[in-house]
Amino acid sequence: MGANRQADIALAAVKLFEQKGYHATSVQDIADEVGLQKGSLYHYIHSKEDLLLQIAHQAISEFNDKLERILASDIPAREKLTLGIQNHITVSISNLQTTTVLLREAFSLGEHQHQVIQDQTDRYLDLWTQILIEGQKNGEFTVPQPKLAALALLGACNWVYRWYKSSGKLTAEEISSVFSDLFLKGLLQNP
Amino acid sequence: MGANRQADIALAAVKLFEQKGYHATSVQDIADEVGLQKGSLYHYIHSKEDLLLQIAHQAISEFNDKLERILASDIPAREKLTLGIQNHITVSISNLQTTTVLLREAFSLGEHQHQVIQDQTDRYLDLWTQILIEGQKNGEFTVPQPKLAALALLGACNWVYRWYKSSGKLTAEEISSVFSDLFLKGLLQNP
Amino acid sequence: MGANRQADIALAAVKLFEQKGYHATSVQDIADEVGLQKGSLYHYIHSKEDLLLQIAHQAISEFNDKLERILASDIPAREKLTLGIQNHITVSISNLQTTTVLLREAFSLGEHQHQVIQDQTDRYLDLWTQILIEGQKNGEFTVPQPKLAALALLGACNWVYRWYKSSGKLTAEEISSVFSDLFLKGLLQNP
Amino acid sequence: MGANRQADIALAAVKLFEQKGYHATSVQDIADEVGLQKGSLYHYIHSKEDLLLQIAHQAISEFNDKLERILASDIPAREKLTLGIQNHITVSISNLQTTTVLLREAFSLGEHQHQVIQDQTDRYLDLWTQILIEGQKNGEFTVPQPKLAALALLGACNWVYRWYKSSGKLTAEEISSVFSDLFLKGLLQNP
DNA sequence: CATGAATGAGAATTCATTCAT
DNA sequence: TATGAATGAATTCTCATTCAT
Repeated sequence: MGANRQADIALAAVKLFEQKGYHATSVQDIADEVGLQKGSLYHYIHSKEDLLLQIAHQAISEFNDKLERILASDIPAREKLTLGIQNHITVSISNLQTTTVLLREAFSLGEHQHQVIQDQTDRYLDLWTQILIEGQKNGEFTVPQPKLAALALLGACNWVYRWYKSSGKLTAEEISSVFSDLFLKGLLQNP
Repeated sequence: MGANRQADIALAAVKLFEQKGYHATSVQDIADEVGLQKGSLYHYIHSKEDLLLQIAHQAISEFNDKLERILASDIPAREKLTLGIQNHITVSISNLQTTTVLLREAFSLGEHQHQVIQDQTDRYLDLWTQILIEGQKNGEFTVPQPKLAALALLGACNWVYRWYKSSGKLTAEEISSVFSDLFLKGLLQNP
Repeated sequence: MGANRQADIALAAVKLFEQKGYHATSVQDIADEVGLQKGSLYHYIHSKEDLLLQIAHQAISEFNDKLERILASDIPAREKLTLGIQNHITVSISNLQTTTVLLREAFSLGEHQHQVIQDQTDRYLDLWTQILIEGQKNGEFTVPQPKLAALALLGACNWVYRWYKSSGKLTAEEISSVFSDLFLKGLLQNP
Repeated sequence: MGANRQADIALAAVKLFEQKGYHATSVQDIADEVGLQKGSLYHYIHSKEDLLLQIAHQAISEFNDKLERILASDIPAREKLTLGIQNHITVSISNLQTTTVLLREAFSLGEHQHQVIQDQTDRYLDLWTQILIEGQKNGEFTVPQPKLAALALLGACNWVYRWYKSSGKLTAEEISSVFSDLFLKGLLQNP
């Protein structure tokens, strides 16, 4: 494709890892996709596993960076939550393949490499928890167990890659709006 | 261990698939765990993939069966939702390894086999959606997009296997209670 | 060849390692020689390196065992030396391929594995040194630096694999006799 | 380092071949050591194998040249032997890496290239044999099989690279002196 | 039922060498 | 002279599965 081989390889890997899974994708597959010999790939990557690590790292970093900025902004917790959900869904959907690889394939990393991603994932949960605690402290939210609530929220959002089909008609905005309403107001008609 | 080889093998496989992942688990590993030779395993299983399929099938079936009974019962939708969440969390946690294999490893199945599980998974989503629609129809719930809400709920619940540690002090009841409250009443103090 | 595959494989490996060297011999070569598929070899060996280790281990063990018995026997040091040389040359020549692999290829082992062989090699030097010290103590020998003399003797004997051709007419006895005379009496006509 | 790239490369190769062995040393390793890119090396060398050949050739040449001069000199055979040993040990120890590569790695050369070194090695043996024959003829030595004795002597001397540690306290003189005495007078107290 | 030998395809990775720039 | 991208062949090792005994 482009002249930037490093990027081409990452793109090819993301595509194949998402389609077939990390284990079912051979280095040969990636080389074929990018139009190189198997051996030539190793000018650009350390190993197949490292390639996965880079992809996962880049993916989780984007989530973390954006949520950090939202957390730091000077707006009500309620708005941080809405923005945070919107951000998560938007990023998930616009980078659907990368997000899928992050959430589905990172487990295939070796113990040490997996921990690198795990640490960043833990950080993401932590940011969400802080938003909820903030809302609790200033009286916006009622949330007796902020970490558990954050896990519920994160679960709902991280599940999106499993069912979202780009061919469908749902936009990130629609999904975010429904999710925000659900988590803010709950299902009950008259609570 | 027991005399029921078929079951022993499934148990060993569940344990190993959960610990190391399906691809990283060799047939030799399973044979070692169960105290048999590699070749002898094939008196009990068709293939490694079939073993995974059986495990996943059994796992999703339990979820479906129990939720179907809850849906059919003669109680308010609100209670169905609470029971459904409680059931899901309880089953997830008491069969944590099996649930993990279902949710994390089923993707490693071949296309055809994977569809078998996918169909049952779709059914589970459908049951949840019906509960929400029921609550909407009888005025208990306000839920403009029941399927989207069901996906949020399911995501939150299916994420549990990713963070629950049996060593932790949280019981299934505590988690279910927090989740139910969250999905019923939302986070806002004064909606 | 025979029905003992383990032994056949070791024999094939010795033959090829001697002919082409350890690095130039591929696992495929060994499989071909023994009439097996590449993958089938791994029922019998842990790794190519382990195969080399086994061969080297067996080789040095024979040298050590026999020299230990000579050292322990109740005969003059002079005779121990003569017998020791005879033993070394005889073993070297009758197992010429194995001895070659031991002395030429063991360096190709990884650090840890190489140390295993090195330890046994050091032991062999130690045994020779003891023989010389014994002769020194009881007045048979004049040997101011026994360890250095042992190294000279060992060098001379360990060099044999480099020049001995089985097609030649020299017997182990002839060589041993010349070597013994040389080390006992020296070259000088009238010392 | 220096401006003489050709020499720098040879030095780097000697160092690495000695440390890791010829096969375990990659062209990349040599390039790294000398501070060049892999491809750039090929402006200075024909091939990795050729590099080894040059090193081995230079090494054996020094042994041959010096021993030839000793053989040609007008001194008793006994003195030629002493000087020859001293020369060999001194050269071995002061060029320990090069000598190690010559004696341990030359076998990795292809058949044709290896023969080039073999021929020079044979010549070296021949020179030693002539010294012994000379001593035999003029009555200085008693040496019924001069070639066999030369092989013993050569073996003892060529073994030095295997055990000499520069950190040790032994000088080339000490070793040479012990070796000369041993080969001239033998071990026996009263022959 | 159980074994374990055998298969054969396929995996990731290394590496000496070439060559256009 | 120096680079570094590219090659393509080779290498060790793994593994699910089969089958004769």
